[in-house]
Amino acid sequence: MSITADQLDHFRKALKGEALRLTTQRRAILEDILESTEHREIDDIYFSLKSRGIPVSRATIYRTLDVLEQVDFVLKMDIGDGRYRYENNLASSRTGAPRAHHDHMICEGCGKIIEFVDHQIERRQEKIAAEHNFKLLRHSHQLYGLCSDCAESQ
Amino acid sequence: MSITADQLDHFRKALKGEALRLTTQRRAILEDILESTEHREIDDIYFSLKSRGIPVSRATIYRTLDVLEQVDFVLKMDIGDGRYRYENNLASSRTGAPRAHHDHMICEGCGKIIEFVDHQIERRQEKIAAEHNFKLLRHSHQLYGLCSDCAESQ
DNA sequence: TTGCTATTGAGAATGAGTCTCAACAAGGCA
DNA sequence: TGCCTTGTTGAGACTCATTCTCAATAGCAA
Repeated sequence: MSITADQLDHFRKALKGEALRLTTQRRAILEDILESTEHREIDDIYFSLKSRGIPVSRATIYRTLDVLEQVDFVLKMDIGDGRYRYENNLASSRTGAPRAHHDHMICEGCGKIIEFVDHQIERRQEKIAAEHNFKLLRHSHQLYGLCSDCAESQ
Repeated sequence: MSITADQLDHFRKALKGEALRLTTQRRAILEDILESTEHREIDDIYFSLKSRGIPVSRATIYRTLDVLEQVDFVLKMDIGDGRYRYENNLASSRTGAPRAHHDHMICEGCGKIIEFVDHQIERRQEKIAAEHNFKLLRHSHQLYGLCSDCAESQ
């Protein structure tokens, strides 16, 4: 399974809008991200590309992920262990629309990351911000603990 | 205003429980934390002690804050900018009981940190975790945006 | 195909936090 | 009070993810 023509076209346009070029590396990094549903770190992507025979450096991966984040193709997340994770943010190759917002549960046993959405929490956040005349721009919300597998094997 | 006898005694006992010694540096760092209601970073504490003529190194501040966190005297928080913040976690010098749990709003204009508590969100978190058979141990929840002052001056 | 200029990669730099180890000091005990 | 054991400190080396530098390379428009 590989990147679709729609996705590539979407990317090309996004790049063009900022006078950026579509390079072999940028295309390969996009493919690698889009082909996965994981929350991946730099070295996952680095070794994946290397094993596919694509010449790339970590510097380029960092730079490209910044670009991909800017154009909403990927989400960059900080789970607090000193390394960022990146995830595919395209819900549909057709429209190129970003996925619905979600937050994460992180298993401290096995590292598994589980996504969750809760509209009630989202609404409360907005209410709290409004009560403090705080202009809410974004938020970070993570639940840490043990997933069912890891909790059992304790 | 300085540390109370109660607080010092509480600290001495906590240290003794782990066969740790009460040193000039540890006492000074505790005082510095307890005298402030701020969310402070290492260098705030480092320069504060230096200006009070107390000989201390950053290594000692890191080590002492780890100890203070272990015994629940301080909270260590990660606001995602690469530097930890530390805050006084003692609600009362008398009982030594930790403060009530709270989360934070962070102004990206001036850096101000505003605390908030929301029981509804706390309950929802527990419910979400339970629905996934996830054993919730802790969480991290931050709202980023602009405080009333900064939102105005835009 | 050429030329302009964005991009890449290797490796140096950064910076918060941790580690090492010799010198020092807390505090229990005589 | 002085001694002795052992925990603690400080200077600076180290770690490690990420960013920066700059010369070589490669999009891409004409």
